[in-house]
Amino acid sequence: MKKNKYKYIYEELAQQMKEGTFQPGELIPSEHELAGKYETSRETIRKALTLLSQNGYIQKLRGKGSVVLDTNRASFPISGLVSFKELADQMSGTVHTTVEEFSTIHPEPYLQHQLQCNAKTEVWKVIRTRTFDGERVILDKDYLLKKHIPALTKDICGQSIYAYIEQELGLTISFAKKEITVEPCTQEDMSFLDANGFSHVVVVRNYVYLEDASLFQYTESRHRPDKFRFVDFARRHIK
Amino acid sequence: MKKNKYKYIYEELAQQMKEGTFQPGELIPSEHELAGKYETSRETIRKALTLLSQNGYIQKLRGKGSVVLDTNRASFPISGLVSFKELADQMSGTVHTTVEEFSTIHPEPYLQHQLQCNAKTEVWKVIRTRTFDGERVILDKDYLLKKHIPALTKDICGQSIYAYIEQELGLTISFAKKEITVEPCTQEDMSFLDANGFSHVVVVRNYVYLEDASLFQYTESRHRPDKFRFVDFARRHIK
DNA sequence: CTCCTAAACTTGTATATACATCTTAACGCT
DNA sequence: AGCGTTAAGATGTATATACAAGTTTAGGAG
Repeated sequence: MKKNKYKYIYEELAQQMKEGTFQPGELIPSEHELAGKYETSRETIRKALTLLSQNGYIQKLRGKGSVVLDTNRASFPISGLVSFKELADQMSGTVHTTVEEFSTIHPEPYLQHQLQCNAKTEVWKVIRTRTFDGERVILDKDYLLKKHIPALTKDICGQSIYAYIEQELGLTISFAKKEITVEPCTQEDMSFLDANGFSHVVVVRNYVYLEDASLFQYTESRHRPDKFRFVDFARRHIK
Repeated sequence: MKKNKYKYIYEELAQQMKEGTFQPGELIPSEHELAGKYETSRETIRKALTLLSQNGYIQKLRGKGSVVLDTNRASFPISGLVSFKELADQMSGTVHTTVEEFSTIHPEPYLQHQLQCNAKTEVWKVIRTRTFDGERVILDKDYLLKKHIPALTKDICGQSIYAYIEQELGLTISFAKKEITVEPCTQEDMSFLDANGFSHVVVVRNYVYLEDASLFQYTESRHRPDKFRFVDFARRHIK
């Protein structure tokens, strides 16, 4: 841990709340006390507390202090941008990923629109199924702009693409737009998933952007309805 | 507009982006320039820009500036905490709300757990259906702690409960936890909704908290799958 | 003892300064 | 012209101070 003092403080406090060193309902030390403890300024402590607040760890009460919230209640993720890996960690059953297709394509019009590119752009196409307890319940269709991630391999796709992108390539995902709908099963769904009588799938469309605000990935994640669950923590920012 | 300079600046800039005064892809003036223009300090400008960034209006690029993002692409709401009213504004069809039930109850065990209260607590129970283009497609079951909102009326429920709570009572909603799943229709769903052949509904469970971090409302919003759509903007906070 | 006030402590906002890090453009040397 | 260095300008981080506003506690007046 070298620089970014406020992120370090954020992570240390968050860790203590996850561990239970701070119990839900408790007041954490005041900003002044924390500043003394960490030998830093109050503003730096405030930045750390703002992060804790945004991520649902605490609620700040003017004049009183910051109370610890109950983050375990629904065991919800840090909010938004949930990758399959995080999901798998929560579902304790047997989990397995199968790479069904791995190729380079030139996108057809529908994908050109989703990825905001043209027919000459080279795009990775990755189709994966996720198996829980012996049933194929999730179909992930990933499309990644090749110029950002030239050396992808099938092996990496069997692990975690995100870990590769962030740790190996040093790219940073900055934000994503997500859309959730329910749609009739396609032929593709029927062939790759164990439909188990369901006629519809939950479709999560994810548009992922890098730090420079360039779109680099479009993902369509198709879930069998009975295995789908989305949880979110949302703070009212303004108004 | 009296106090809170940074919120004022945030809203003015956000408005200009929605109007198109700033076009997507453009760089907005630098923090230094804005500080001069608004006759304030750079830190205050930075607070406003942080809000814009969190709400998906801009992307900050170190060393370069802040580029305007395309917020219209999916016409997504400000993220999270979407009330029915906002939803209705987007769906241009004919929209109507019917209050099916309005009463005071003492919660049974399931609701006690959801609302974290006991059997003696007084709770408003409000059942409403939402009609789009002549079809009843959403069933909203609201449970509100009476101690926070003693004077609710059936008439208010026909309008917007949120507007009443925030504008009339002066209460502020600070955050919410949301869960989305797909579940089989209940008898209640069948009787209140025009199922149109669907055997399942999308269930959105919403736990709403006030400024003092006290839970005051539990809402179960049950949607016919073909009319359900959830959009979200998520920024990767940390790590 | 009760009630009111004042003080102490909390978080919120605004401002100022200094330096680090990154991007871009200008400059000058070869 | 081409290349590398430098400088200017942008955002990011850390610190300091002052005051505003909400909460709690202590203490005093009656």
